[in-house]
Amino acid sequence: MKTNITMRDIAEKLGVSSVTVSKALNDKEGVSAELKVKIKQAAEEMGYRFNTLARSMKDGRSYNIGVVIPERFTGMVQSFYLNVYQSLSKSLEKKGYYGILQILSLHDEKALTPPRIYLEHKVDGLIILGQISKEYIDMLNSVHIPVVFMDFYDEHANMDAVITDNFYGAYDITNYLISKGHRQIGYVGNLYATSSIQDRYLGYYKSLLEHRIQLNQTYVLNDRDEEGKLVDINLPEQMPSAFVCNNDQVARLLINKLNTLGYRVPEDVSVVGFDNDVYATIGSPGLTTVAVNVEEMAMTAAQFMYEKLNDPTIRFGRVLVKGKVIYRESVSEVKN
Amino acid sequence: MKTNITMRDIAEKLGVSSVTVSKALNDKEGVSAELKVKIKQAAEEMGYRFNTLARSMKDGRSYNIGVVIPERFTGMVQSFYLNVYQSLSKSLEKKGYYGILQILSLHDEKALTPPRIYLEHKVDGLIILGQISKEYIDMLNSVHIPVVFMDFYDEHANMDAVITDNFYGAYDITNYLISKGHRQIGYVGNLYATSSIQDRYLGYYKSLLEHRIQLNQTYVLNDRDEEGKLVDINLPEQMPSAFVCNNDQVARLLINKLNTLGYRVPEDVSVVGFDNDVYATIGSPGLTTVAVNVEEMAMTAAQFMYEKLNDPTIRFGRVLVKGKVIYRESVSEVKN
DNA sequence: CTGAAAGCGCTTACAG
DNA sequence: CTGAAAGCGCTTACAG
Repeated sequence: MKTNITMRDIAEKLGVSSVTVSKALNDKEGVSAELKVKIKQAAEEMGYRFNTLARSMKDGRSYNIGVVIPERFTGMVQSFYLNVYQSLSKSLEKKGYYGILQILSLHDEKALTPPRIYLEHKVDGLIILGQISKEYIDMLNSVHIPVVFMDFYDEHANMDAVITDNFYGAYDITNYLISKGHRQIGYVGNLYATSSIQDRYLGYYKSLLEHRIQLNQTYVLNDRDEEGKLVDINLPEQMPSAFVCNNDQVARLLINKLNTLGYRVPEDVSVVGFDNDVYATIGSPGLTTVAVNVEEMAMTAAQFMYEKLNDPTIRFGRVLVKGKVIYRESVSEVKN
Repeated sequence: MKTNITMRDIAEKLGVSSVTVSKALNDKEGVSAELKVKIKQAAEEMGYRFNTLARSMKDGRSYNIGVVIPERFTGMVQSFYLNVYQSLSKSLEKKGYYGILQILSLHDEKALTPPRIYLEHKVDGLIILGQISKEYIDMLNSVHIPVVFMDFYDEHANMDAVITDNFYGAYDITNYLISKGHRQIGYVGNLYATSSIQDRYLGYYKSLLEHRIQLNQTYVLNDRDEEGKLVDINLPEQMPSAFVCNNDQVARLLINKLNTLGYRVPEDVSVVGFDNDVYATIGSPGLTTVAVNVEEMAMTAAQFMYEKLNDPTIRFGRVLVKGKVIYRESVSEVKN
């Protein structure tokens, strides 16, 4: 049994040239319809498998995209970036590319060593997941293939990046509460702790503004000190009917606190979170929350890569992808 | 700026042949030490990147291994198989291979369509993660490249598979309890529900036998009906000092039950689980448990693949990889 | 519509 | 130690 059938084998069997076989198999012009059918049939029968490598040699493309994850993010619970990688794989495959995962070791990141897949011409482009050092970004700028960043953006570098939209995520979920009849809505988070807490707060605020609901400062509750250490949440004297929490963990803590004070969630108070992480589903009730839209981000990054492959000069800059609201049991209609 | 430096470019610059450059860069015989150094220096200066594709063309190997995950397993919490894939990537890379992930769609699995990466000669071998249909296995048997299965084994097929060792995992963790002075040790799990509960039970039993500890049937507690639905755990009148639970979720439930009855864990009773999943760390105390040794499994599978690549006739059959015990706070020394 | 020639960037086997 | 020739399996550009 011959294990490697080539176009030439098909050509010889049919008494034509391999050029003709190539044209037929690729549906190119210059073969009669009749011959084309015959060739395709023979290929099928002989168990021909197209050899991507040879095509790659010819046009200098590997049709692989390197997906680089810094080692630091590698041990995490949930391994968020692996999910991103999986989505990327799917999106790239639709465009005829395959994603090759490479973990960037701490050592290589410090030594500013380019990913090996790049050095070996294994890939036509690089997608970097998560934050990496400024120096490494600079090094990547001198790389001869397109680079797209995900889930990370640095103001000072000229880079194409696909990141999640904290502002509109919070905006959407607050709109949802309002659509359920809520008018007294609080926010839980220290506005000076991180920029994402801030952005989420502003999204919440925009939703209130659009609905002409007055922002009540006594409803904005602190959840942590400026070092990020979580602190006990002080509830206001007059309770709102719903809370937007800056993340799921805090939402869970708030629910526990409310329960011990005799409030039921969602019957008495509705609570929503952000992130859709493990805290959203461990415990009762399940949290209505905002999930990072991994598929959308992956599709966007894949699309950018694809366009940059064909036109390396094209720039996209920073692009935000809205999260999507995940509906669970922690919200109910407001009672009037 | 010329973006693609080839061996020929280096050769021309130095006035030698590309054959010599190839030998020098690959540390092969037939170049003087002096010239070799000069060539390597020039390559460095000119920013030469080795073109794997060309080598691949020559020896008919892509140096890629396809890692196939059935779509079914793709939405899971924790995405266990993605972690496996990541470990595989690392292990393969050490051997000069890269892992290309391909999600096998439900449709392709039913239609018995081989993975596209195979049809396109993208990969030299296939590693399949998780259970797939018997028919698909049969189809894979006719594939012309090596196939290794992970985390799944079918008695009726002639396959190489790397799977986790339930028996010895339970054996190890029971030994650990005994080393902490425990002699009265219970097991929680319905022995007739699944084969892994059974295997874990037998590992627990072996540990008792080896230490000449009598198995006390009143210490073997049911946790679910035969459909797998968890039921309330009935504690024995006389309590053992420790419990081996067939998984972390059940261990967590048992701890809750013990707490409501006034027992403290681990001060009064020690409890261990199995799987090291999310239940092991959410809640207090953290569970001492058995983690599937993903790295070891990945290394083993990569090694098998590597050997099969060089000798396609070689067979390994079913190989078990022991889990490793993860030590947390749910076990204490027994008080005497 | 069909095909001979050249080439993608390497490596292998052989000759000098 | 050094290198000319051939070839891996395709595709492109061109000629007939």
